[in-house]
Amino acid sequence: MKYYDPKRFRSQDSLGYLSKMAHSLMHDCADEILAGHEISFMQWIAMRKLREGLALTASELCRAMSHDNGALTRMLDQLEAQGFLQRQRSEEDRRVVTLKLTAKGERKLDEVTALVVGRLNEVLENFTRGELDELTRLLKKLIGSLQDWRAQRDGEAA
Amino acid sequence: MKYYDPKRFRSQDSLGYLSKMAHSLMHDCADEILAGHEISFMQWIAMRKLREGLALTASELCRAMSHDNGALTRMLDQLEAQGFLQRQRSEEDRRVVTLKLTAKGERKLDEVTALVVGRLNEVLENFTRGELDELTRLLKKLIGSLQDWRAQRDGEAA
DNA sequence: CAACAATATTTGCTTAGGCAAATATTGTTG
DNA sequence: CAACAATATTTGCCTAAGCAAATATTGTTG
Repeated sequence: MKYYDPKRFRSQDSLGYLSKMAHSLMHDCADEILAGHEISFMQWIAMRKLREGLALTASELCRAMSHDNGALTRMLDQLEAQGFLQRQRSEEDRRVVTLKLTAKGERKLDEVTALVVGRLNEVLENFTRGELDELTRLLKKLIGSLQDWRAQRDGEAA
Repeated sequence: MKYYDPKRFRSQDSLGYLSKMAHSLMHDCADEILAGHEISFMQWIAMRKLREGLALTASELCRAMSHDNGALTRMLDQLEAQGFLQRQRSEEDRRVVTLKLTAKGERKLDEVTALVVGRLNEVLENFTRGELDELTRLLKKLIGSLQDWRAQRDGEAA
């Protein structure tokens, strides 16, 4: 089934363009409220993932965030230097480094989460609960489709 | 009305995280298909905007794409150097530079659009028409809210 | 067990993005 | 009209992201 047609294609309606815009504007919006709070939007997401137990190591974070390996190492370097994070070499598998928020990191995360959540609620003023839930569901579905597509491609390559 | 609560917040469900992921994966997906076709995903969006008449100048493109001024100038430099684009100083207002795709640019755009649209359709295989329309509508609404929020903030500052 | 593939992390290098200042031009206002 | 604010584009500088190679370690297979 074909949704988009090259002849009638309008960038305004394309998910490629729309997801770029949503991300750019969200990022700006978050950065603005985080300015002066020592961590960036990306660092906030990383810290959330650690707090929520969705990632324990750098490579898990990379996968969970679709983020670059090298960029992540350097982001973690910063968080560690700021005292928000501790790295510890795992004993079971000496390749992996286990990540853990420090008490200071936990406090910072709580402080910043309150700000970001407040801002999100502000921006979503005109959304009904149903709309927000549906947008969330459909974005997750889109993300899932893209991940499946990539997994399938990588599977074929190997 | 408050949708998100700092105590119960889960990054998995937050539009900040979800829009970042959707964009990252979309971008990767598009870049992959554009590899070897001389232009990047961002350049493709810029060319589409020009083609569709949604932007005639660099600053219009910046607004239409939420993109950085400096980055855009350099992106246009590339397109011009590749012969896909012409710049022409406007006569009415000598500050502005009018942008126009060359014949070569038009051809390249058609070629590449077909590829990207094909890939989009592939990825959206499991979406119903209704889901796609609703996702599109809600993303536009989100983008609008974020733009309004920013306009309001800038209005207050001035 | 030796050779090799796979995984985790880090580092170096290159490119793109973000921000502020510089330049040029236009509109506005006392 | 002179001074000043606003807009359009470009440039320089810095930080962050992307990519490939390096290192270390583990798992697999002949």
